[in-house]
Amino acid sequence: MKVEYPSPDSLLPLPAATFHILVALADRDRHGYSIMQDVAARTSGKVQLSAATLYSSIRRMLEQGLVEELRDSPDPDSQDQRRRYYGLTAFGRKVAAAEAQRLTAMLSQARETGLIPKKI
Amino acid sequence: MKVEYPSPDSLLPLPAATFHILVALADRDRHGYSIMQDVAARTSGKVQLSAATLYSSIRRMLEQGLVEELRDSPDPDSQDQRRRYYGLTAFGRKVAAAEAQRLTAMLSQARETGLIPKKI
DNA sequence: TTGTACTATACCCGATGATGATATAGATGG
DNA sequence: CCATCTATATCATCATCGGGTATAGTACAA
Repeated sequence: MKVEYPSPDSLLPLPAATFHILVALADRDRHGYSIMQDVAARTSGKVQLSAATLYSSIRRMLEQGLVEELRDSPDPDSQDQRRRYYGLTAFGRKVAAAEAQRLTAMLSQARETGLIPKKI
Repeated sequence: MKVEYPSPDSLLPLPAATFHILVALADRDRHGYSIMQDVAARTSGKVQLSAATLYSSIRRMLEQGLVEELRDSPDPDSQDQRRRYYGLTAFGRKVAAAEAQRLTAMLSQARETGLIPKKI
């Protein structure tokens, strides 16, 4: 069944937590708790998603079609029946690219005005 | 009088509107309406700050010490008594630099995972 | 001098997003 | 069998954001 998606731009700017979750799911599918750990690891502990932020973000992202829940566990060894795995959709990747574009433009303007050093 | 400021990091992530306002004030002091126009121009009309967002953001930024209201108009020619001019504080520049650092790190992680193209 | 279009600041209110606290329960290991 | 970690989930509350609206000074020309 063909589903209509809105323009990726209409979802911008993305909430910060949403972008972090997209990055965490980029290289492989993960369950919720693993996303939380991955974001913390990638940011050297600077970003600690609370459970409330994580699961309310995931719910919204499911509704928006940015991520999807996987039917089969990608890790058959795991005995943990509680885990629910999520993966990026093609639309999710498009939106991430659009948000990256927006952030890049914002940073480049900040550099032009001299607000931040040219080299970071 | 010496005023204590919190660590710039404690204000992160900045609301998107706040960062745009910091950029608009980077090269010169501006009054509210001029900030609105500058942000729209810089973003090719993509970001249109509503009056509500603009003035509630400015109020918060004044309280946080990111911007300050200028006593004297930097434009003595202007006959418009309604205009209120704002300028960046040193602390505002520090916070902008910290936010830029955060955004840059987020983008670099997104590139590492292959979520977005290396070259944007 | 009147009107009307534009500039400028300001606030109310509803929608959305972020987060601390809390709840529930399976997994793990001594 | 008990403590601790893992894992998902919701609630209540606060912050952010923007549409709509109000108010009023400015500019300009009919």
